[in-house]
Amino acid sequence: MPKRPSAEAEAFYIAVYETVQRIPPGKVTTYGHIARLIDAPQNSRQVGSALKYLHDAPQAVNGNAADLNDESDWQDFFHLFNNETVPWWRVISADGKIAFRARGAMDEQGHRLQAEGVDVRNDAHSRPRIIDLREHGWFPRPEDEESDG
DNA sequence: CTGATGACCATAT
DNA sequence: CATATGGCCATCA
Repeated sequence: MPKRPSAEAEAFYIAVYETVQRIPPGKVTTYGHIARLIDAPQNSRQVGSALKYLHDAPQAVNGNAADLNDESDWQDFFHLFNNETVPWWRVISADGKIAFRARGAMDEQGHRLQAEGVDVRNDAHSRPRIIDLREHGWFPRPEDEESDG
């Protein structure tokens, strides 16, 4: 069970997750791009930390939440954001390679991308196309956009 | 508090 | 193209 982050860090994580959720299937972007979108251009590494956090999250939280006694908010957190609801596999390094080098994780990310038609061989032969969420109108969220003028 | 670490990035060689 | 280096900043021992 991962330790609950500070309120400030949690807000950052949520911003990362909600932004990553706007990457369409079959498309990929980078850690740095996500960081810039959420107005934290210096925190690309922390974007990776946020995604790693999903990996540490309890997968069975939807079924058994016995361990989560008096922290219902904490349960809701992983109920909303987990390995299946946040497409972490669509985030790669700026050089077009998979950055997740933990045991087996690289293969899993490759498989998930392959299933969406993205070819990532982790070499220069076929670099996936990195998209900019803003250019495609996928960010910011229309509902969050302010209109002061 | 200090020092080490990490799913990063840009630049240099 | 691959490796090395400096910078970055939150997290952890």
